[in-house]
Amino acid sequence: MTDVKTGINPLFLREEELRQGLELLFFAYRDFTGEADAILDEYGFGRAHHRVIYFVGRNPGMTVSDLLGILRITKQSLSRVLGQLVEEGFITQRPGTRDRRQRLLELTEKGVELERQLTERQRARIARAYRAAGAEAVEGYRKVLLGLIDEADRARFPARTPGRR
Amino acid sequence: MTDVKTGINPLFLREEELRQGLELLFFAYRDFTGEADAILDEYGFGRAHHRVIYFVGRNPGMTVSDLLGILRITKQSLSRVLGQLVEEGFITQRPGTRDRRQRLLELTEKGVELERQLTERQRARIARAYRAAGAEAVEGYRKVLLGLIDEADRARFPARTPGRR
DNA sequence: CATATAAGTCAACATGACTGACGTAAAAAC
DNA sequence: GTTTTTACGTCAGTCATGTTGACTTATATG
Repeated sequence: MTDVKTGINPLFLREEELRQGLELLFFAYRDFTGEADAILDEYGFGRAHHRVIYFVGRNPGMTVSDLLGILRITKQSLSRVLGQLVEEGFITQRPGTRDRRQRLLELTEKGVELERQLTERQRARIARAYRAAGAEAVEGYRKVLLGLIDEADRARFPARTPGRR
Repeated sequence: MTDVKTGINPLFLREEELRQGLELLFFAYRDFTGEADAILDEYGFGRAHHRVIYFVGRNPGMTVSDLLGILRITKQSLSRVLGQLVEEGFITQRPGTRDRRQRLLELTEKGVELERQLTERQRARIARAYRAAGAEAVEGYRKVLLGLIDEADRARFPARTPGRR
């Protein structure tokens, strides 16, 4: 009952393992987000700006509502950050064609450049970890993180191989 | 060059996969940290308190410096939160025996109870994800996250099975 | 036309981070 | 045994990012 280690552990849900799983997430996120801070500082931006730049770059033409849904913050919070980015020419807004109330968001060239610069090192960090761990481990990483995400948001991540395994 | 999906992908370091790895981490962390907020609110505490409670519970007798090193915040920031927790009887401080300048931190019974309550749901979330993904995936999750963490902090996580896989 | 929705704005406030300066007690170095 | 360093704490001020609540404008939809 006290100690078990037989290769791949059948009792792998013990307290200690869960805590380790928790801490891995904490430390990885801490180090991961710290990666772009130096560059952000140069522009007088913070992590909130980074998140906006990232997701707009990822989903060009997304609406403000979409973005609010992803970030899970209030529109007042977003407005400050988004307003700055628009004003300083990193993001453009244009009215939606189907629904002209919407403001579709897109990165400008300047925005694309900043996004690239910011995410570059984060991507490198992921790439390094992926390479070191191997393809099979990456598959496991995906599965577990997907399971940690609220069901509603899992749809954002397409299944890798349609059918099996 | 445009699309590859042949089971386990040899070109698994492409842009798209890296971005997905990044986003998984973002969403998982977002949903994970949101889990305890309701309980924290009842006590008038925030996430900073949670982190302190968690790590003190995890490392009883740790010093203030240790805690600062883990959280990577300034002592002024920590002081406010830690001060509250001490004052309200969740954490005790006692001078170190070897070095009497140190204040060794420990949870009180009340603190242990709060910690349990706070982390309970997070652990349940991890357990659920682990169970759904399977033992092998958990191993992969560990490997990748460990690779994401700054080398200096990897030592916090003991190797699972001493020798080989 | 009435109502709902997408987006924005103004104001006030809370949390949790930061820098910089200074203080105290104990340990370590010389 | 005096000096210096270390561990911890504190005061004061600032900033980034989140919150609530109330209100506006333009457009879509019943």
